[in-house]
Amino acid sequence: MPRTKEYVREEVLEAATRVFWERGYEGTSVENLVTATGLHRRSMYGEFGDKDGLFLACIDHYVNTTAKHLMVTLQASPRGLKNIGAFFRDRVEYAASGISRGCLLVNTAIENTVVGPKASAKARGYLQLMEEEFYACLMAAKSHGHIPEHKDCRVLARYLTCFLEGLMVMGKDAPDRESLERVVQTALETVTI
Amino acid sequence: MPRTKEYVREEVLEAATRVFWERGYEGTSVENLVTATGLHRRSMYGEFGDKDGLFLACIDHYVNTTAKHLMVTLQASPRGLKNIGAFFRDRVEYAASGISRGCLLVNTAIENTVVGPKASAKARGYLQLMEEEFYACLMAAKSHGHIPEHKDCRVLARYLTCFLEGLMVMGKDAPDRESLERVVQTALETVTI
DNA sequence: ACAGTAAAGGAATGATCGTTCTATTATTGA
DNA sequence: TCAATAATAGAACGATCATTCCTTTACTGT
Repeated sequence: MPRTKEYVREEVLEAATRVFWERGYEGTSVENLVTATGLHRRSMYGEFGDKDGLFLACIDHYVNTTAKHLMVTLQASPRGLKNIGAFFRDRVEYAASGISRGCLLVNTAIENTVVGPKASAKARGYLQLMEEEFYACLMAAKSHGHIPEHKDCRVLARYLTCFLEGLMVMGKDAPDRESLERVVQTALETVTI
Repeated sequence: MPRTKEYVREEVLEAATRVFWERGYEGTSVENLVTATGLHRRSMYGEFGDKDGLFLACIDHYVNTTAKHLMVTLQASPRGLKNIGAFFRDRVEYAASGISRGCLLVNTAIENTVVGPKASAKARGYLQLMEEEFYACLMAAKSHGHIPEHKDCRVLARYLTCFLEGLMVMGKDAPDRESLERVVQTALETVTI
């Protein structure tokens, strides 16, 4: 009975995510979102409730689309250091591509005092999920003798997460392909020796 | 001839810096700054020009006060890996202290699309300065044989900067002393082996 | 003592913030 | 064909944004 929607939810999310990603939560106005999505203000509120609701949906969208292949990369069988290497190569490629938006999850982590508790917790949760994937790969590698016995995979996983966060900051602020490549190589050596 | 100021510039900067540091540039309103500093709106504009001018002054203030001892730590003679170790121990101590504001320079780097070019460049410049100090310490250590010959100190310096940025993100978002300590230990081992 | 100067005070500027109003349009099951 | 439903449209809401106006107050070189 109702009139059909003229927008596609996924397309709206894609455009909105891009804005939040580039400008941050506080730096993004509803006006920005309306312009970027082409969606009417009212329809936006109807679909997502409010700005915070849209932001939450964008974080999910980001993980399910943009960051999806990263999870897939880490989950590729058989797990091992190769997954982690491919993961970080991808990240360098992105950072050096000149788009320079960093990572939405990391950006949100930094904004955690102003984005509202739900968004903050959501971003943190996804980063933890990524750390779990690191851990799984590290454990697999260790079982194959690719990581020294005395190394703690929990610590290494967190170390990689920490390093990833730094890489996303540096990729946004001062991206330089060669530097990033060598920095990543340095970080990955740590795991194996 | 004029009326004497009732505020102390340094005190105002201290309070304002704290707000920017915690809430970011976009998340901070002039109202917030007026409340935090106790300074009259008009006097604030008289002293700093505008919000952006105050922010620039705050970045300088931050580096000259809060971050000062970090530079001193890295510059302590004789330079070497000990300086770097002390530096990161300090950072872990801060991150685990529960204050959880991260690093103003890193936070600003993430906000680089919305803070205006001057502030962005200023923050980036200070981070580069820190990297130079890392480099100086690494070179000194290498000359004493504490770093393998085949290691490139430029790369290691950038690696430490990258790792520092990650540490500041993680310290703001998910601070846990033991984890951070072990992660730092892992990162520093990389330099020497 | 007084004139000159700038800080403090408080209200108010237009612009933009996130959000919501009413009215209109389009769609579809009955 | 028509009633029910919800999406679109555009204006408008009060609140807050960064900034500035005018007035009053206090200090100091002369």
